[in-house]
Parts: sequence; structure tokens; C-alpha cells
Amino acid sequence: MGRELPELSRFELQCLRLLWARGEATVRQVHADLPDAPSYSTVRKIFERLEGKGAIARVRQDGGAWIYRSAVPSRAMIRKEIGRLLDVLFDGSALPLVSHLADMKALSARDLRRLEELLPDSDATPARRRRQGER
Amino acid sequence: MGRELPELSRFELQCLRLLWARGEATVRQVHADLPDAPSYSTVRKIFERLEGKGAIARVRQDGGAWIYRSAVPSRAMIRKEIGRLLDVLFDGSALPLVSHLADMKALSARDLRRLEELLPDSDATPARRRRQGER
DNA sequence: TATTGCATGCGACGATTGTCGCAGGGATGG
DNA sequence: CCATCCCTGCGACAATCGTCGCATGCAATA
Repeated sequence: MGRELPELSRFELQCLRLLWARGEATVRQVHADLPDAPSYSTVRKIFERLEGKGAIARVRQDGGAWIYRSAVPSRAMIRKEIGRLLDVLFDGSALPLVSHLADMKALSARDLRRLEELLPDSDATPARRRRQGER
Repeated sequence: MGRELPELSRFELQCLRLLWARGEATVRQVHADLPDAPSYSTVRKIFERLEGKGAIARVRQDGGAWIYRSAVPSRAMIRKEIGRLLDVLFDGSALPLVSHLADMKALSARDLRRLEELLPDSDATPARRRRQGER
């Protein structure tokens, strides 16, 4: 069975995503990638916590600075996070979410069409995702 | 311009959603609707905070108990929340989100097709949502 | 009216989050 | 070798979150 995915805060998640993007990175690199970066110290602390939660790990050292990599599968983490939003906002069903996306003009009919082509022409939606006693 | 939407925690958001679903409700009712409800006191406190944040308001009293209603537009609130996820996880673009949804089997090709019909046959995706300096 | 019961308004508490500064130590360059 | 620089390892802190209990007080009821 898959191990437990750690519970991450928004900011922690964002830093982790930047780490995913780079594959490996130092704190300073991620700090540089951050759009509205707080102090370097702050990002350092985030890394400390991410490591404590087992979400990232140190790979090796480069000139005194540690190089980190993700220690959790991004796919699973992302799904978990999406599922959380689904549960909190839509009682677990995905359709309303996509509907909102379309409304928000974040998605066009063309996007949907493109997506559709990539999908196995499977059956209907599983009526509702199973929520596991998480709040 | 739209007023500021308050910053809500997950749990606060979930309670608010239940309130949206009912239109108006007492704390006890929402407490009853909660899937994994903590103590009544806890839900009360959440309401207290929601009110403090201006997310809900008291309507009238019924036998000593207050009846509340949402004080923020659900559509805007939901969008804001979706936007947040988009920013943190996908740098603002919606396509990867839907793609994950499809992968998760939360969406079927048929869903996409159905959605597509409801959409104005507009142009392409706005390449990327604009993120407003929020972290 | 006296009792029983539910709701309210607080207060409290431990954990988490976002935020930063500082002391100390190794790497770099003159 | 010495001065700089940067990174690490802590510690600290205010704010928020999820959680609950309790005293007080109104309400329906026996």
C-alpha cells in the first residue's frame, strides 16, 4: 500500500512544487523561483519542516549548501490535494469543479475537446468520490 | 468593485458550504450535516469566527437559537478557492487540473462531452490565469 | 411556577503556520 | 592566512486553527 502522504500547508506545497519543477534544488534556488518570496530564512524554515514531514530529503551537499529533492510522488500528492478541494467544496464530485473552471474562462470548449481525445472512451463518472474520514 | 472575500480555513469553508446548501440554518443543523462532526462547541466556534470574518450573518432568532445565512457570494468564494489551488499547484493554468481529474477517473469522456455542449464555443484558453500577489 | 434542556458567549489550550534574526562554522578569494 | 560571504541550525513569536468545557440565561413543559 502507498505510504501516508504528509499534510502540507499551502506554502509548503508551493515550495514542494517548485522543487518538483527543478528535480533537485537548493533552498536559495527555490527561494529565487518564488513569486512573492519572503525572507530566505523563512523559506529555509519551510524546508526544515518539509523535511521533518518527510516530504523532501537531502541529496548531497554543494559548497556547503544542501541540495534537496522531493520524497513524495507528485502525482499522488496533487491528487490528494485536488480531492481535498473536491470534498470541501463540492462534496466530492468533480463535475461542478470543471463547470466552474469553464465559467471562470479558465477552460474553453476547445480545451475540453482536446482533453476528450486523450481520454479512454470509458463509461460514466463514478457518481461521487469516496471521502475518507478526513476533514 | 467586489468587496474583499475573507480568508477561510478548510473547516470554515466546509461549514460555509453547508450553509449555502441550506440557505439558512442554525449551528445545530450544520453540525448535523457535517460528515465527521466534532463537538457542537467546536462548530459553534467556527460560526463565531465565520461571523467575525464577515462570511456569515445572523438573520433572526428561533427559540433562542440564531439562524445564520451566508454573507458572501458562493460563486466568488468558490472561484477564489479554485484559483488558489490552481496557483499553488499548477502555476495558474487550469488544463493540468482537468487532466488530473480525468486521470483520477473523477471525470469521464462523456462528462467532458456533456460539459462541452454547455459551453459557448469560444476561443482558446487564456494562456494563464493572472495571479494577484497572493501566496 | 419550578424544572429541565438547549443555545449562547467566553475562555482556554496545544498544534500549526508564516515570519524572521542570530550565532557559529565551513568555503572562497585575495 | 585572513577577511568575507553564505549556509546551517536554532530559537522565537504572533496569528490562526481545531478543539473543547463551562457558566449563564432564555424556553418550552410538566
